[in-house]
Amino acid sequence: MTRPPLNRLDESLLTPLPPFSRLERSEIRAILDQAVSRRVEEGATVFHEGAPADRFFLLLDGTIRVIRVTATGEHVTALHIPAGQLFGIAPALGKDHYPATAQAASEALMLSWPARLWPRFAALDGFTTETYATVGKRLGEINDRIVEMATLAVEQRVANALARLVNQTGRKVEGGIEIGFPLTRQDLSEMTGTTLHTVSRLLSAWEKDGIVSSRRKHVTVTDPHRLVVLGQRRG
Amino acid sequence: MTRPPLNRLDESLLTPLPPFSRLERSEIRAILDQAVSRRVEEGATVFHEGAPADRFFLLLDGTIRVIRVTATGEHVTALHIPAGQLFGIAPALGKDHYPATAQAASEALMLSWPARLWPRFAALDGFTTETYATVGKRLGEINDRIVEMATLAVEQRVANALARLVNQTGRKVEGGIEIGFPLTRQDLSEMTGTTLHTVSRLLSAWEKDGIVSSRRKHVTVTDPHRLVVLGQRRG
DNA sequence: CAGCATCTTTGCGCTGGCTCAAATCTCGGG
DNA sequence: CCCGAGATTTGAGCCAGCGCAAAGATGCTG
Repeated sequence: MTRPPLNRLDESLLTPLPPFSRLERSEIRAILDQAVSRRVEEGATVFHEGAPADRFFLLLDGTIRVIRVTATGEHVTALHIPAGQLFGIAPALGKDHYPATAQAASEALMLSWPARLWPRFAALDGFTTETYATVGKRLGEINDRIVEMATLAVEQRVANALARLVNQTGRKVEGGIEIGFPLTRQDLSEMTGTTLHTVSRLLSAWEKDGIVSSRRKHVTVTDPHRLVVLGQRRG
Repeated sequence: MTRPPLNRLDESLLTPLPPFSRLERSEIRAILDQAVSRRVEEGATVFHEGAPADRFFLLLDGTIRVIRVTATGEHVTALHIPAGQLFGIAPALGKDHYPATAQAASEALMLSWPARLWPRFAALDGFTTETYATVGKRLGEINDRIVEMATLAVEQRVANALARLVNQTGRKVEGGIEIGFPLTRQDLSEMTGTTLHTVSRLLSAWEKDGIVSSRRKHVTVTDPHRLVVLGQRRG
């Protein structure tokens, strides 16, 4: 990412790692010759959320923290990468931008390669040909939910869950958009990590405000815009 | 899954769907001839968490709810699948068992194919050859965290986060296992969706109980077993 | 080795959301 | 058309954990 390969990277860097251990010396050589090594200090950022995902990384030493920052500035740590693992493999998921920020939790040493070399890597693990735009998208959505659970209050989580269902399965009906399948308070609570009681109270309040209208097992959103606002605002 | 292909599945089932719309009629025919169709009623289970993942599915109509059940019997809805989407694609992730349970949120109609046909599907989306054991594993871990955030109290989440870090980066030191990188209370709070104050109080209490010992930016787990117990128990 | 930035601990009051409990409503089935 | 199971609403009390505030501890820097 910063400078060209050092004099020459030592093959012993990769030899002990699982994916590479079975390879011929010459193959390892070829891979290393394409790699760029980089050392970063504790706290330094390796790549930023939203930046073009032009490289993927292999962590040789140290620990990487993968974080996301919410609209209100809170940090949520999505996962930690221990030495020996790949990270920043957004290219593999059909994404052209990194979905999160990676920073060094300790001083770290890593190799990286341009995204276009990914397919060559993929074969190493002995896996099959697969399509993963779907998977990448789903992974992103799940990640969003972690952030949501970590930073939002119950009311906002329920509002967002409802908004998501409207987008996925909503049908236009008179007076709003109806969720396209039977949905109980209990169901909504299981989607948002709360209780059916709380969901019931929320829906009642929203109904009073003209945002939703519901009958047994059915929810219609009458004011989608205000629902979305509920999901984002603080307070 | 239940019965052999009907008389003959109609090509118009697939024609309107994005991945298939570009295919020749003969190709669609070939795909359909391998498919099994199935109709399930509201509330019925399509496959159970932990069952051998021998098939993958395409939802033609209705909505599927993907849920996980915790050790204490609570249900957490991981995601909803709208009509037109694939689901149960565990085979694609290198998994041989379904990681969650799929049940019909409404009466649903679906097609399914044996797992071994997955590669043929994969090519449709126009994606590249990729390896995804890594991705599949990571997706599973993230999913676990959603369940955790939804069902566990703060103390349990922090205990689990610590246990995870010990497994990933722990080094044996005298008197226990030390997390292998600098870790502040703030860091732990960002991993678990709580505040540094609460984390501090928890660590103090645990230190008093001889479960952990910590100095500035470093945490050593002195009694891993009890830590794990803390992460699972209720109360 | 003194100063300072950062990290950690601790107290206190408040409240969102859970638990427990019970009444009421809705709809499909007989 | 009546009954019962499941769904929904609503009340009351309680407490885990947050927000706010401030003091202490630790380790790096010059």
